[in-house]
Amino acid sequence: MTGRRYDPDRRDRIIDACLDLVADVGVAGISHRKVAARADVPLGSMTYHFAGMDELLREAFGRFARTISDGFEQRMSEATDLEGARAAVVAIITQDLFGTQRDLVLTHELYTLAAREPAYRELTNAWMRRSRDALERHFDPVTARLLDALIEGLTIHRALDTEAPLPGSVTEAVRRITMPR
Amino acid sequence: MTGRRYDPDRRDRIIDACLDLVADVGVAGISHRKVAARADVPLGSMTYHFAGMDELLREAFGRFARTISDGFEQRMSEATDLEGARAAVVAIITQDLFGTQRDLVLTHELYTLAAREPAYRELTNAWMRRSRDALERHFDPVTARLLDALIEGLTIHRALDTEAPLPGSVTEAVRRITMPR
DNA sequence: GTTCCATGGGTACGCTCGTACACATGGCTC
DNA sequence: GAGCCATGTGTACGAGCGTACCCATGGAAC
Repeated sequence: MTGRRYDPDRRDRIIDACLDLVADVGVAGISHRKVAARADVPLGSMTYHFAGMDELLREAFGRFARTISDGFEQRMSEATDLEGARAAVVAIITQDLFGTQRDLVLTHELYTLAAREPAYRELTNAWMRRSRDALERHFDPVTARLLDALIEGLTIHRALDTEAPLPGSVTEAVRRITMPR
Repeated sequence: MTGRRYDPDRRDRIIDACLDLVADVGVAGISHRKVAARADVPLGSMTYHFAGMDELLREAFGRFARTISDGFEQRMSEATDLEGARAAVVAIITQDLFGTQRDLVLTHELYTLAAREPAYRELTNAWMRRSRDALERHFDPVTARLLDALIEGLTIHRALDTEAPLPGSVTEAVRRITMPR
């Protein structure tokens, strides 16, 4: 019974450590050794639990995407009327959902992988499908898609833009996109 | 006069090779040796022309961002009236500007770097500023920002979504965002 | 034509990497 | 309680890496 023997959460801790490390140094900067050190497991555990870095990354980003879309779904499901749904979207864009720099960085890392490799695109597709389904509880399909794209774009600009956003512009954007004809 | 001696375009060729390689294998997959091989220069030329991988990447992505925003600016400047400007935006989103998978991949790689490191954020900021300036020749500042974000989001979704886009949805989005009140 | 030096070219060193593999441990089955 | 085997642990190896460094080359300055 020496400390770490029989450690059922080990796989999970490795995945968490991997996400933390990717957030810190990027996919470009990770290695089995660094993840092992951060998760406080021996190097051998890496290849025992995961066939390779790719398998580990896919699981890690799968967990990440699920976490984010869970939050999205919950916020949208709390809205009871059109005005509430609009407010929820504004809140998601301006602060609530991607509250941390970490989440924004991880999102971009995932998109970058998805842009190149179909295996990761499955993750982003599932994420997008869930977002759209949540939006379609309140908006027609075309509006839901456009809102989803708008959220995407405004979130990215909020992350990368150093200039202050024009006040009220997010609310205005949601108003225009969801404006009944 | 042995072949390669005095090769004034060498620096440029290295930068081009770097962009090609990043498009192929990602920032995570590059190395001095691989870039040198693709540019057909000896390994020593890498450290001679660039202080390190970071300097090379910054120059490469600087060139890439400038190329894309040049195209954006030109397309927007060709429009002479509101309808033309709207059509230009639709064209930029649906096919023209990010015509190749290569450009989309490189864009995401740049965003990922920018999300983490301020040096790269300067590049994306300059790019965004130019886009907005071009849009402000035809639209008011708030509309220009929202259009810019919409372009961003729809472009990403076009890149990552495997489901076919709803027909006419891009035109509809631009119409709603630019609709005069 | 001599000198100088920016540029090109090759190589060796020390490091980190992923992976393989041999051995240890201890819960579970019987 | 004996044996099995899933899991944990440590180490060694070969490959690829960035970098430093030395020599070669040949246009420019004078």
